[in-house]
Amino acid sequence: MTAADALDQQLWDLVYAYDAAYDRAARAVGLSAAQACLLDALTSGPRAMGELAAELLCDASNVTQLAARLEGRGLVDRAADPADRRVKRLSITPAGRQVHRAVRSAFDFPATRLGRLTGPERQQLAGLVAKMLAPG
Amino acid sequence: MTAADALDQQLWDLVYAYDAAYDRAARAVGLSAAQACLLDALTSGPRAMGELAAELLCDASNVTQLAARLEGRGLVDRAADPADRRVKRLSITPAGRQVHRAVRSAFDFPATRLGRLTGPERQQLAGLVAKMLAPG
DNA sequence: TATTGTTATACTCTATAACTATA
DNA sequence: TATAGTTATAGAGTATAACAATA
Repeated sequence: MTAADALDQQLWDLVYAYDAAYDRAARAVGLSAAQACLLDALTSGPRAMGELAAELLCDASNVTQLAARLEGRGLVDRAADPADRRVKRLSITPAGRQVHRAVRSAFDFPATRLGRLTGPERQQLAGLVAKMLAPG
Repeated sequence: MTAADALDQQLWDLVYAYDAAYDRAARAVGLSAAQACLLDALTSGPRAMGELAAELLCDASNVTQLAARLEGRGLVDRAADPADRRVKRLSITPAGRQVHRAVRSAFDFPATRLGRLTGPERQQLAGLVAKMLAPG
């Protein structure tokens, strides 16, 4: 196994652990991971359905259904945009914020994994990740 | 936003990009991500259904169905263990190996993202990830 | 009696195509 | 006519419970 292969495998393991932890956190609160993601996308403000589909990399019809389930539980709110009545803006309700905080709280990856790194190590990691994700 | 929050967000973005890239790679070859994962788990050798369920963090009945779809396409093979006939060992077929290689090939995250790092930077990253994932 | 895997069933995720309402 | 979103539908992922075969 070459060094490059070893790093590939490490990254796979890291992502695997991250995804598993997020899924557990969402389920602990009674949400699916997809529902938790949608809720998370709304914490920074209301979004049109189409914006959400682009952000979540899925079809608009999927957002409709995810939103319907969350709305049925009182976690999100749907409202027509006064400027363009075709547009529906989804927003998170106070109950939704509370559930979202519960997911964040149950998500233990940052504490149990990132928490092992020292301050300077985190600085290093931030630099490396920024380089990998930089646009272009 | 604190520095810790910023790193949390960066890691989220990294995992998001990784997952999206893997999903695209699997679909480009006509597989779902879950099917590609199962195939990947078999590349190091045959596995009992129960072992696979543990490895994939899902129920055994789920493995049964994933395996049935892959078997229907000739990508995996099911055989009863001679020593304990309750156990079914799943193995990858030559066609399955070929498809698995195609997924690996289409998975561009290592090339486009990890590929931006220099040799010493990869060494650094490997050390940091190892520290995060170390057992215990 | 305990264990391995499958089947039956139900719910969620997801996409495509057809549709409604608005622009 | 074009766009935003919904509805109908279908396939895939997933889990629970009941079951069959084997130990």
